[in-house]
Amino acid sequence: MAVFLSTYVNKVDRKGRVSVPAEFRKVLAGQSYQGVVVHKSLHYSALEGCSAEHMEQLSDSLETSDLSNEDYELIETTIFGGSIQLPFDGEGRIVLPQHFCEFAGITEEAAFVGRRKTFQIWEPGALAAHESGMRDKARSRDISLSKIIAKASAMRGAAS
Amino acid sequence: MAVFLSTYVNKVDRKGRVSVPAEFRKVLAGQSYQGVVVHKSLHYSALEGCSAEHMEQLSDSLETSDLSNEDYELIETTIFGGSIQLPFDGEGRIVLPQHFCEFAGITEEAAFVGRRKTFQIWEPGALAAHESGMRDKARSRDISLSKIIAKASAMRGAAS
DNA sequence: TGGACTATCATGGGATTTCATGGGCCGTCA
DNA sequence: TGACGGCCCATGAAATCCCATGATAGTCCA
Repeated sequence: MAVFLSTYVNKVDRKGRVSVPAEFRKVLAGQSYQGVVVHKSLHYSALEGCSAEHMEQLSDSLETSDLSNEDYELIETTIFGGSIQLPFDGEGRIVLPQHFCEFAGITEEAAFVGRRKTFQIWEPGALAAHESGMRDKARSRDISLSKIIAKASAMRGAAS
Repeated sequence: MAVFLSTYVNKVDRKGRVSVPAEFRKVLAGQSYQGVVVHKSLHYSALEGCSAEHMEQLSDSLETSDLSNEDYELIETTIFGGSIQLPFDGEGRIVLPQHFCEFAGITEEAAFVGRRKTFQIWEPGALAAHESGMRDKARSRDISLSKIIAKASAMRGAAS
């Protein structure tokens, strides 16, 4: 199953190189472009990454969507304009451009967070803060996964 | 359909390996991914486990559900970012990452608790405490399985 | 019914491979 | 010529695989 899962923390060496987790590279294996596409997150002090293929899908989706012209412009500029293709070196590492690192506050270590079709790259401390906040929120709202599944299954059942 | 049932306590060896109970492995048998997906429980000091397939269901459910963007984000970060795929070794064992063990307080032994479609992994002592608490609660609320079954049967009878 | 034989399973240890990480070399382009 | 990026190699640690062992439960036969 080819989705990005789990969180890995890797070191940034003095050349600015970071190993992309092997598990993530396996997800990307077999694709034409051996590397990742990265852009700044719209919501967080973090970077968003995905496969080049996923980026193309997103592009196609945009064209068929009913976004307003303004939103369309916005996404084109911020996401596509701000994206960069980062090829793997022989060992599966990428080099994050400096202004990306600064944006996310990444210096010594980078945390790769799987989010199914995409992943994020965080400064580990910032991620920890973000995560604990998220957990608290989830707890306080009493989110139950099994209920979500049950509900969705019921909807699928009703639809079919 | 096979479901996770009953509780098994297995040892964690010095490499951090634990045998997944054979009965649980039988439930997973025949699936494409030979292993389990584990994440931290939102509510307890325990780990939640399920099949990769179940995780995909959850993933699909998320997309078709009417969650707010925020809730969606929340789940992606806490569950998918916090999940890990643990493949079985040749003997049906998995290796729990240290981070997860600490979260659940697991050191020497791990208790696998079947919960139908999913299961939990507890430190045995914590589980005992948790269970007795639950038992008291159930007693105080006068929950009776036979009544629940009888009631459901009556409803089915009335409907048909 | 009881006892022996067998299959399954949890557990342990050693060997091997993978992976992250670091450093060095050699081009290219300014 | 000097800085930088790209490429290759070295290394230690960690994960993975493979085989051995003991215990338990289950089965079969007398």
